[in-house]
Amino acid sequence: MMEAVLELPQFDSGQTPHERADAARNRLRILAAATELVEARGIEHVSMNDVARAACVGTGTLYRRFGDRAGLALALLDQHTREFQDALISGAPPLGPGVPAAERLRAFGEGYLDLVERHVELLVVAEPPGRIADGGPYSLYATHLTLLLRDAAPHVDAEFTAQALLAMLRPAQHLYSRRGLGWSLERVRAGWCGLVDSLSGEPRESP
Amino acid sequence: MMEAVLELPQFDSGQTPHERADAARNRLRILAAATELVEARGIEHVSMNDVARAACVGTGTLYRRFGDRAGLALALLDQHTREFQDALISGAPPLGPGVPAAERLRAFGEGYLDLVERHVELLVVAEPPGRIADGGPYSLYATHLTLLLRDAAPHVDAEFTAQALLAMLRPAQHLYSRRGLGWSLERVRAGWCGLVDSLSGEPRESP
DNA sequence: GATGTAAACGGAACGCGCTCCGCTTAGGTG
DNA sequence: CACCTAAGCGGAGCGCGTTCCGTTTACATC
Repeated sequence: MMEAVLELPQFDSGQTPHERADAARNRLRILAAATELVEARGIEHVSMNDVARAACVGTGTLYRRFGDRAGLALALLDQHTREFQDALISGAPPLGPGVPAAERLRAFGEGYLDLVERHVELLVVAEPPGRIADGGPYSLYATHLTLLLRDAAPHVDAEFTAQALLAMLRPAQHLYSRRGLGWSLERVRAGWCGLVDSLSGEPRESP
Repeated sequence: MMEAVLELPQFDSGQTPHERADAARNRLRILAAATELVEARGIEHVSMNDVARAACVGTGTLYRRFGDRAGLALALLDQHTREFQDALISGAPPLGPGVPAAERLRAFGEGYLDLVERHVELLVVAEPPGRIADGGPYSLYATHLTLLLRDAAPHVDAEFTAQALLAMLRPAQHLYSRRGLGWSLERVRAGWCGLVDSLSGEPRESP
């Protein structure tokens, strides 16, 4: 039903059945208009009709390109998240490979928290209730954490723990930690690191 | 602490400024109608207008009583959650007090998972994005977990860890674990217990 | 009872996300 | 170039959650 068309903007290097020129033009127009509107007012004050009007496009076109509001938000985030994902897989340590798993776990949390901090509103919209992780980057994060946890914390269910850790970083949850509970970003980061350390069996101080 | 007699409440044992008879009658009608409809079709197929019509009440009345859709869902859940809350505070062990904190943590997870399992859809509706824990029972759970964690896992930030653990039990997250990832309830329960044990420094295979 | 008034009422109306469907057009084919 | 067809288009329209506001009513006071 929601076939998210999130292909590369310009060059069709894959074998997509072909994208018509007008379709490509409209997608770019929509992305440009949406980016501008969101930067100006914040996504919660930008309706789908606003975007369509600003892009000189019918609402039908908007929805055919991006599926729904969440899909559009995801597309707007695409660039930022892709950078982070690349850093995870092939970047420099400690985010990328080359250091102990426990250290990479800490780095993941801190890096991802920065990302969330910058784009909370967009991320909240990109993750509608009941559709967690659909097509989004979450499955990659889950796999990443699972692998790291298998190394760093072999005594727990790595898949489960990966989800549990990710749950704390979910946009809505982070928003609640920061605004609802009034926690500083530093506290959340420290909390993450403490949790990870505790799981990876770091030496505890005894009295 | 002087008791100036400003107005004598008749049978109003609470401190509500007075609830008019028609208001009370309508609230009961709404709750009855909503309960019936939700049992019959599931909340996702019950609109606010449906409830208003079935209760022979204007939509305005519905909203004045319950605020919004989430508030109505919360009210429908009230009975079930209250039982659980009572069990936490003054019930029999291991849910209630009387056993080590680590054991109560495990019991909390298992009990709450049962609750969530029975009422996921309602709980998802009761927790709209960005309004986590507003007026709901979450702050109580958070406090409960915080206190237990201070006992069981003194080496981590108890408040933070409470939130992290709760995040995994959030309705939307649980729905994803169960339906999205296809995990069995048993696996989730075991995962919870494993995590809690790991945090509470249960004996590992080294001194 | 008569009266005043704040609370409660109901449903029309709004804005939103999203769908539907008749029309248009890009781009391959002969 | 003319033709064909499926992909693309746009915007009217739907159903929803929510709000607004003129009307009604419960209840205290006289």
